[in-house]
Formats: sequence, structure tokens, C-alpha cells
Amino acid sequence: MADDKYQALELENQLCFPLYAVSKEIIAKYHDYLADIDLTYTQYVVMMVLWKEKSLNVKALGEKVRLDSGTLTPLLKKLEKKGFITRNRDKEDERNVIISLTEEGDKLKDKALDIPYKMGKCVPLTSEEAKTLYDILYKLLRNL
Amino acid sequence: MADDKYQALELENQLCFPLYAVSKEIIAKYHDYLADIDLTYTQYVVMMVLWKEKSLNVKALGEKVRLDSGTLTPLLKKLEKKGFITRNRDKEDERNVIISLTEEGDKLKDKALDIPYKMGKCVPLTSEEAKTLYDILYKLLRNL
DNA sequence: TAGAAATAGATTGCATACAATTTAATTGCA
DNA sequence: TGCAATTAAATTGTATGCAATCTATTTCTA
Repeated sequence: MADDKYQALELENQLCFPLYAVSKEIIAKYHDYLADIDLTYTQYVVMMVLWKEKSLNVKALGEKVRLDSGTLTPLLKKLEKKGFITRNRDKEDERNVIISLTEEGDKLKDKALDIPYKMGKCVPLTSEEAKTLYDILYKLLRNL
Repeated sequence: MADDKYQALELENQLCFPLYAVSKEIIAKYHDYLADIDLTYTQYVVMMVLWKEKSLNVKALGEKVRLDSGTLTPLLKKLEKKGFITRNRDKEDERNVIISLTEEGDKLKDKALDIPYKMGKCVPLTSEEAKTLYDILYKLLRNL
């Protein structure tokens, strides 16, 4: 037991590693479904916000998806190039860039409709476990 | 309720998003502690395996940290440049590259010793919640 | 009201991630 | 044995992520 003091430094004794690993692996499972509608996971997350909000600025979008402009600016330019969104300076306050869904982008919602269901089937948890996990994760998001 | 059918497509109704967001935010919390010992989070994860295993090939390392050679090769070259590890072709089977801890790399373990403790204090969960989260995440890792 | 402070995005630089492909070495089998 | 299949890393290409900085605009205040 001479090395006991190093136990906390083992991968299996940390909470962050399985979080990081599970997050990556679940996102990987989305890959093929999302490729069918020409989106990456991060782009899908942004589109989910837009399907609901229709239009908002980069700052507000970033708060919802928890990404900064360094990540969002290039990603939004790609979504614009694909024709799913528009990017326009706010006439009221030229500091803002307003992101809006195009008709094409809005139609994509229907093609995405079965993805949550397909993904749900990929996650091997009981609904009770899923709810527990969900609650703990949101508690963390609120308090981190 | 005309839009009920799109409910599953809302960010708040999905399990993956909080996983992805929490994972990123906890890793961000490691940033300053790890900067003190000149490691990124991914490099830290790799070093944790090496502190325990001392020596193994890229393939075995990749299985433990769930990263492929496309990520590991450049990362390991950086750790080598920092003097924490060595990379050597296996004489028995030249396809393998054996990663070994240097004395310098092993000493880093002592500098990292308080990081798990500091991180634990950053995660606002009861020990019971932490254990529940841990168990569910490992169940997912086993079955995904 | 002019200049300082604050704000929103964009840019730069660095470090992942991973799919797909390539290269080199080893194994397995006809 | 000889070559096809397999295996392990490395490489290439694309897409994040984020810290730090920069630029343009707006707000605040002395």
C-alpha cells in the first residue's frame, strides 16, 4: 500500500474522465444520422436552438449552447454557406450579428425529427437512470 | 400544442447536450491547475495512465483513454518534447511504438497529487450524487 | 459632450478529435 | 514458402474548442 497516496490520480477514480469519454462516444453515435442531413453534432446543437428561437444574436446563441464566438463564428459561416441560416448585422445595434433560420434551415427540422428517437434507442439506460443522470447533469450545469 | 412533435428536438429534452456541456465545463476547471504543471487535460489523462502503467504501446494506451492514433500521435510527440515520455519502436514487433515514462515524467506525478482533491472541491455534488453519476457513466461506457 | 469603459463579434494561435487513407511490419493460409 | 489479410502507427483533411487579442460600436460619466 506504499502507493496509496497516488490512488486519486488513477483514471478510474475520477468523475471527469467517464464524463468526457461518454460525451464523446454518444456524440460519435450521432455521426451517421447527422451526416444524412449534412450536420455535425455542434451544428445540430446550434440548429436545435434556431428551430425553436427562429432568430437571435451570436451572444445569446452562445449562452444557450455554451460556446464562444471563437467557435461559433466559423461554425455559423459554414451553416450560412450550406443555406440553413443567415447572418446579418443588427441595424439597431451594429455590434450584434443576428442569426436567422432560412426556409431551407427550417425544413431541415422535419428531416431531423427521428434523430432523438434513434439516439434514445442507442443509450442503454433505463428511463429511471436516464432521468437521474439528466437531473444530476443539470444540477451541475446550474452550479458549475 | 401544434408543435408537440418537435419537442424531442429541443436541447433541454436531450441527454447528450448536458453531458457534452458538463464535460467541457469541468475540463475547463482543470485548465489552471494543469497549466501549472504544463499539461492540457488530454495530456493529463494520458499521463495518469502512464503513472500507473509505466510503459505500454500506443494501441493499449488508446484503448484506456479512448483516443485513436490520429489524436495520440501528435499529443505523444508533444509529451516527448516536454521530456515526460519516450517513444520507441518495439524491437519484438516493429509495428508497435512503446510509450514509457521518463524520470521527469514520473516526478510530475507528485506535482499533480493535489489536483484531484482541488477538482473534487469544484464539483458541487453530494458524495452520493457523485457516486450515482459515476456508476451510470461507467454503465454507459461498458455498454455503448 | 468627449473620452473612457463596456460590449459583441471576429481573428489568431494552439490543441484536440476523428474519419479515411497510407505505410510498414507481421500473420496466416493456400 | 509466397502472398493476401491483418495489424499498428502515422498522416491528411475537416471541424471543433477556447484563451487571448483586436476591431467596431455603444454606453457611461466626469
